[in-house]
Amino acid sequence: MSLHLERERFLPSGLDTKLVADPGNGFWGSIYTALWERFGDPYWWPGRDAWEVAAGEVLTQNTAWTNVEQALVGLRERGWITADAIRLTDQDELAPVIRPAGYFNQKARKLKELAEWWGNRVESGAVESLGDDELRDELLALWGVGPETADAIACYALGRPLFVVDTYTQRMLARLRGLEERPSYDSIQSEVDEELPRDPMLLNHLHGLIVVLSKEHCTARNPQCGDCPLQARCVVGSQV
DNA sequence: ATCCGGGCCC
DNA sequence: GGGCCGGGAT
Repeated sequence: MSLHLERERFLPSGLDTKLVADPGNGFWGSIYTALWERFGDPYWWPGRDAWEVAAGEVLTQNTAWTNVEQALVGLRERGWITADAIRLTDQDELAPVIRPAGYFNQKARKLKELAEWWGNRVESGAVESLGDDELRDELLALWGVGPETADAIACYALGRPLFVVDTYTQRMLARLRGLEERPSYDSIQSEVDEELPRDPMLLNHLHGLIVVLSKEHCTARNPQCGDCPLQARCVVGSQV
C-alpha cells in the first residue's frame, strides 16, 4: 500500500539539488546551514511530475501526508493523476476517491478548479511569461488556493523562488524567538525574501528541512529540545 | 476526551 | 471564529 513517495522527487526544469546559492550567515542563512549539516537533503517535495506535486499540495491542506498518499493511490489506480483526467471527472465522482485525505468534498472542487487553471496557463505555456508575483496572484485567485498552497505550487511545481510558510515554520520561529503569538505568514515570507538569495532550490531545501526539524524535534507537544540542532539559538530550547 | 495536522472559505 | 473531515497520537 505504501508508495514511498518520500524518495521520489520531481524538480522543475533548471533546478539541481547540488546547485544552491550561498545562504550566508544571517539569521535564516545560519538556520539553513545548521539544519543542512544535521539532516542533509530533505528530498522535498514528493511527487512524480509537476501536476502530481500541485495536486499533492491541495490534498495535504491541514492533513498529514500519510493520508494524502492513500488518496494518491486511489487516483493512480483510476488513472486520474493528470490534470486532464481531473478535468474530465465529475466532482461527485472524484470526492470518494480522495476521501482518505479528508475534507474530500472541498478538495474535489479545489482539484477541479486547479486543473482548469493548469490547462489554461501551464499546459498552454502561458505561465512562463508571468512574473513571480503575477503567478502568485493568479493562484491566490483560485477557489481553495491560499498563500501556502500558492507558494508551494509556484516553488515546488513551477520552480519559482517563493518561500513557503506553514504551521511548522510559524511554530519554530515563535519558539526560536520566545514569542507568545506566532508571526504572520507575510512577515516571515518577507523576512526570508529580504535575507536569502532568491534561489528556488535553496528555498525548497529550507522548507523541507523545517518540516524534518518539526517532525523530529520541534513538535507541537513534548518538543525534543535536547538534541535539537537549533537549541543553542532558541529561546524555548535554551530554557529546557 | 482532546489535540493536531504542510489550510482555506465564509 | 466556525465549518469542513476523520484517523492517529497523547
